[in-house]
Amino acid sequence: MTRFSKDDCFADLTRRILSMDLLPGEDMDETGMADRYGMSRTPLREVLQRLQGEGYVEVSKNRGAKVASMDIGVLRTFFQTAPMVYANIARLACENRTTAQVDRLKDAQLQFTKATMSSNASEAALCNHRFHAIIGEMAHNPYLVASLARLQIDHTRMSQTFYRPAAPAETLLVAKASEQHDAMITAIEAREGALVIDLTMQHWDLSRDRMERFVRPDPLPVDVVSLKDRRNAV
Amino acid sequence: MTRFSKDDCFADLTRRILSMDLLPGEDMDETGMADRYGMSRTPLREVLQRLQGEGYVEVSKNRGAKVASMDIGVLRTFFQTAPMVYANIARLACENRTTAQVDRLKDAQLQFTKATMSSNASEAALCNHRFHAIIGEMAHNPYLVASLARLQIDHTRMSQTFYRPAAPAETLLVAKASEQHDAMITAIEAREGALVIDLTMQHWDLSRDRMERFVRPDPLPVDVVSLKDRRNAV
DNA sequence: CGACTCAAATTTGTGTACAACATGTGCACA
DNA sequence: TGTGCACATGTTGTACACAAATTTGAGTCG
Repeated sequence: MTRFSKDDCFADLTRRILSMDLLPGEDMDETGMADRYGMSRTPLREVLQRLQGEGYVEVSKNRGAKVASMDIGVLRTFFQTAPMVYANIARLACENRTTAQVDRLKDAQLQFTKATMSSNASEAALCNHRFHAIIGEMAHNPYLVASLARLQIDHTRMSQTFYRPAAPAETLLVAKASEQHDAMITAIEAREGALVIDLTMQHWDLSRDRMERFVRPDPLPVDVVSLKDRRNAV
Repeated sequence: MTRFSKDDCFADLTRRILSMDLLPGEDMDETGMADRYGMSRTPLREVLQRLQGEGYVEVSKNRGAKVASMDIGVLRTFFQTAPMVYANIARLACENRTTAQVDRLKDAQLQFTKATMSSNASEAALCNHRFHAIIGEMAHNPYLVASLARLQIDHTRMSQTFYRPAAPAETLLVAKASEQHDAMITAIEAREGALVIDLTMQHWDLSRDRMERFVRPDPLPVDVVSLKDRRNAV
């Protein structure tokens, strides 16, 4: 039995929630998890409380913890809020970033490209998550970062559900996202605030379009003959 | 010994932190608190984890919990971020408020005026906190509300430290704030988004001026003779 | 006088037992 | 057949005991 530290347990649970290994609304059994992580229920429950505080899970009295749901009601809110928060975070990151943070950002981007090269979708999503979390750290604004963190939880989970590795168009979009990351790093390092806001909005548009197109795909063709022309269409 | 439920304990601790009964950076002894609230350390520790998640306390491994600090470094950030978040929350509250929420807002405002009438400063601050928290609920935006909650923690604590009941000018400002609350309720009820944003910014300016004037007061008079003219000056 | 060492005391972290609560099942009875 | 109740079962909540870590302080040496 591998014994996890409380921090490792916390990290692993966030990882599993972000990668949709634990689905929204899924019940989190305390006894089972305590077993799984090789610890007793007491510290595990404290981890769950912390996860609740950061928006990963919802716990209700006498009824245990569930993975935070992603109901349609807040989806609209998500698309309303994300661009504003992302843009402001990016601007602040320009002003307040340290050199050490830029190095860590570059490293995160390296990990991200590695994961995309090996077509490891969930690893790529987690690296992408980390990339944007570091920009959040750079902003040095505990207030806005609280919003960012919650937005990222849902953003990363959505990207997972909307990712279709089969589609070649998808690969193209990922490559483009990676290029945007590189441009953002350069802009942040040069402290070009206006530019990084612009890049961030482009990055957001790319991600939003991908999600939107998944939700509202091209309608199925009316006649079968034209089907072959649409194969692999986005 | 009064036995507190976990929720009551949580509520009481937030109250004491917001009212500066527990000062920023103050150490929170687990054993002592468990005694005080008539519960064992296990549930108390879970309350502390939850408080950490919501930004009220900071816990470090093997070294217990401290009340969240209010260092000068984030003060600048606070003044940068608050107006944007408050304004956006107010706008969303207009769009999404329910009738029941408006009723609760009116009740909170009633409690607030009561507290100000009886010159109960810390009770007034807590009622004011509740007033703005309800507007947060109305916004129905879990992402932004996370920022709002953290801003409010520091805002309420700052108001406490900057409040000087002696100054008559202070009473005037409180009365003005209360009027603004009434106007905000009306605007939210009528769903007048542009108006409520305007009112929110005015409300913010009032609060900010009060805090600013406390930090940077009028300089002491150079000659003693003119001192009597400045008595009770703002 | 200051710095260092080591042991005592205090505080935090974890495992376990048991209590409280919620849910599911079978049975009696209308 | 359907409804309501008692009981069985599983899951969560709390207390307490002990382990691990940190802090404190006395004593010693340079």
